[in-house]
Parts: sequence; C-alpha cells; structure tokens
Amino acid sequence: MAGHSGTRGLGRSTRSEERKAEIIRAAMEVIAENGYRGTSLAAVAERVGLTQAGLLHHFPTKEALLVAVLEARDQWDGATVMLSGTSISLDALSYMVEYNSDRAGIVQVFTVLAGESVTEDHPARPYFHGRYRLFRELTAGSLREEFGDRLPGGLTPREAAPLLTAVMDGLQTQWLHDPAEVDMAKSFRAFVGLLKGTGAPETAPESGN
Amino acid sequence: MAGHSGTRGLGRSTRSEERKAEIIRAAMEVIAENGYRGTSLAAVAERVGLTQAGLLHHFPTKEALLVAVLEARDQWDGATVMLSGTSISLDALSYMVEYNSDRAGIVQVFTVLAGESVTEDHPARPYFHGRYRLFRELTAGSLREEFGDRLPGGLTPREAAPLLTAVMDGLQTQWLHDPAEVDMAKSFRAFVGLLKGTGAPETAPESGN
DNA sequence: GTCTATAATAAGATAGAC
DNA sequence: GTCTATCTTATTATAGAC
Repeated sequence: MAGHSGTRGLGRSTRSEERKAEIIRAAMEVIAENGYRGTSLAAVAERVGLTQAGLLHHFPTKEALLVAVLEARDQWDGATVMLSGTSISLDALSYMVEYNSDRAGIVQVFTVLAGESVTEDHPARPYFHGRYRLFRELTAGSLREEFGDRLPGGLTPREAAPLLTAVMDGLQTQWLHDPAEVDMAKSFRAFVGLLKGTGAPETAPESGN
Repeated sequence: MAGHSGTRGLGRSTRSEERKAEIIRAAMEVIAENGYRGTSLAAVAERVGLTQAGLLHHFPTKEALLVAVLEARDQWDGATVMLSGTSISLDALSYMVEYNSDRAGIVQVFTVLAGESVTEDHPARPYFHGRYRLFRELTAGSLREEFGDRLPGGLTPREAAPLLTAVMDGLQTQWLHDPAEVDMAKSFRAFVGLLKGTGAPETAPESGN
C-alpha cells in the first residue's frame, strides 16, 4: 500500500480525526445548551469555523454526529470510572460524582439527552436503554463482590443498583438547576452511607439540618 | 354586565375552558412523544381536530400552551399527593409512585420536560427550578414532623429531601426505558426502607467507623 | 371560534465548484 | 476539505374571511 493510512500508531490521530474530535466537542456544547432536537448543524459548524455543508463532510447526518457524541461520552466516563467491563465500587462512584461536580457542561449533555431519550423515536433511545441496563448490571455485580448478598444497609445488590443509578441522575438534574442549594457529592455520599448502614455519615456539626 | 361570564359556579367550566382542557391533554400527549422542542402546534391541533391557526386562538403562542400544560401537571399531582402547602409523608410519596406506575404518559411528559429544562433558555426552566426547590422544602418539613431531626436511617431531613426527589426522578427515567426490568414502586419502597432504617439485619451500633 | 392563505424563518441535506 | 447555492420541508405566527 502506498497510502499513508496504515502507518499510524494506535494513539495517534490523523488530521481528519482531530477535526472530528473538535466538532464533537463543539456539538457537546451546543447540545448541552439546546438539547439534541434544539441543536442545529449550523450552530455547531459555526463554533469550529465551518459552514453547515462543511460540517456534513465529516458527519454525513445530524444523527451520525449524535452517535459520535455518545461514543465520546462513553470513553469519557470510561476513563473516569471504567464503565465497560470492569468493576465499579461505591468509592469509585463517589469519586465520579465528585469529579462531575466540576464538569457541569458534560453533566448537562448527559442529563438533557437522557431526558429527551425517553421519547418515542429519539435516536439516543437505544443507547440509553442499553446504558442503564449495563450500568445496573455492572453495579449489582460489583456490589455483590464487595458485600455479598446483602449490603450492610439491608438491600440486595439488585435492589441497590437501580437506586444508585437513580440517585446519580436525579441529583444531577437538581444540581444543574440549583448548584448553590444542591451539593451533589455530599448528597451522594449520604446515600452511600445509607447503603452501607453507617448511621449518620460521619459528618461534622455543620450547618443546620 | 349583561354578559354571561360572571354567573358560573366555581366547579363549572365554560365551553371555551373545556376546549382548552382538551387541547392541553393533547399537548401532553405530543410532548410526551416528542418533547417540547420536538412538538409542533400543528401536531397538537390535529389531535383535537383543529388547524394550527385554530389552536392559536386558544393559546396565542406555543409557550403559552406549555405554561398551561405545566399548570395542569401541578393540579394533577396536587390531587394525588397535594404538593402545594400540605404535608408529604413517606407513605404518601410511596403511594404517588405506585399510582404513577400506571400512568406512563404523564410520567413521560414530566421526565422529558425536566430533562429539557436544564438547557439555557428553556421556557420550563424557572418552573422546574422552583418546583424542585419547593419539593425539597416541603419534603424536608414533612420528614421533620414525622421523625424529628434524624430519620431512623441516620439522615437529617435536609439530607434526605434531595435524595427522595432524585430517586423518584431517576427511577422514572429507568422505568420508562425498561418497564420490564425496573419496578419503580418496589425500588422506591426499598429506598424508603433505607431511610426508615428497617431491613438492616446488623443493627449498626451508632457511628463507630 | 375556526378556517384559508401567507409571511417569515429555519432546518437538514445534496450538487457541484474550487 | 470546504465553500456557495439550492432544494425541500417544517415551523411559528399573522391577516382577514366566514
């Protein structure tokens, strides 16, 4: 082959891939601000100094762009807590929530898309369906490894898994609406305390309850 | 005044109000299926046998229609658990979740709009901001009445309130995606059990670790 | 109160030049 | 790889007849 497409190391990217990554980043921003349905290709294109037609050269349809965004998100929290395949301890989840507390942008993309995704023919529907299911399974598995058939708080791993997912999602929504009032990380730790049955989460005599 | 607009009893509705209610119902359906941004006035109009222009006679803008939908939703779960003003016991919330398990349509409107509402200039943003805040306050107040400064599980009312809200929201999303896998009512009861500190075989001896 | 007609934008996608 | 130009379709909202 005289071409140059087989000579790249695995960590390297072509210029085209870099451009795509740039577009994906812009798309995440715009989706965070407007949701998928509220996002126009022109708005995304503008952020990277392209025209709408220029953008479509890299992603042939709007939906293709969304798919790329979803894949990027997987990579992202795969890097943070390793979703796919590996184990998820309660501590790892706490860390992830804490980490997210500094990344409102990313949290917002996820929250908006998760909400939109429950509608009939939303292109992210299958993604979220699978993601929730996988997350519950991995979480339940990890909890079983960590605690056996019952967590100290009294729940089984399979009972705890959907609650963990729910608490993370739900706290994100409230936090995005009212970051001054809702302390996502602290709330999550309180919930973990509940699961672990450690009575009151070893907190200091802080503000009034 | 010779008109007929001051002679109605309080439970009665004019024909115009009935029409509006009909439109609101249709709007909820369409929003549940497509989100607010994905909803066209024409689609709503069609469901009640009107043209788009005909609909705009009753609600002058799309946003006005959304506001009406939001108000209707408040009435709705005001009727179920009485949000505004009254007290919300854990049992009442459990009942509400159970009740919702038979109303996927309504749950879906709420879930989609809550998700969309975190975006920058979404018309439902102030509504949800206020609603979450109010809900946390009422819940915290009720828990304090019911349990005092600490719930049996160890949390303070103010710690429990955002978690309750989060669990309800988060379970709804998962349930909408996978009703066969996620038992919303049962999961919620498990969470209430955690708050009440029941079901823990090991009676955690107060603090310690 | 509801319609037809239309204005004014805006969107996703394609064709083809450079 | 990116642009201009264009097609096609949708959308909110208004004007005015019935």
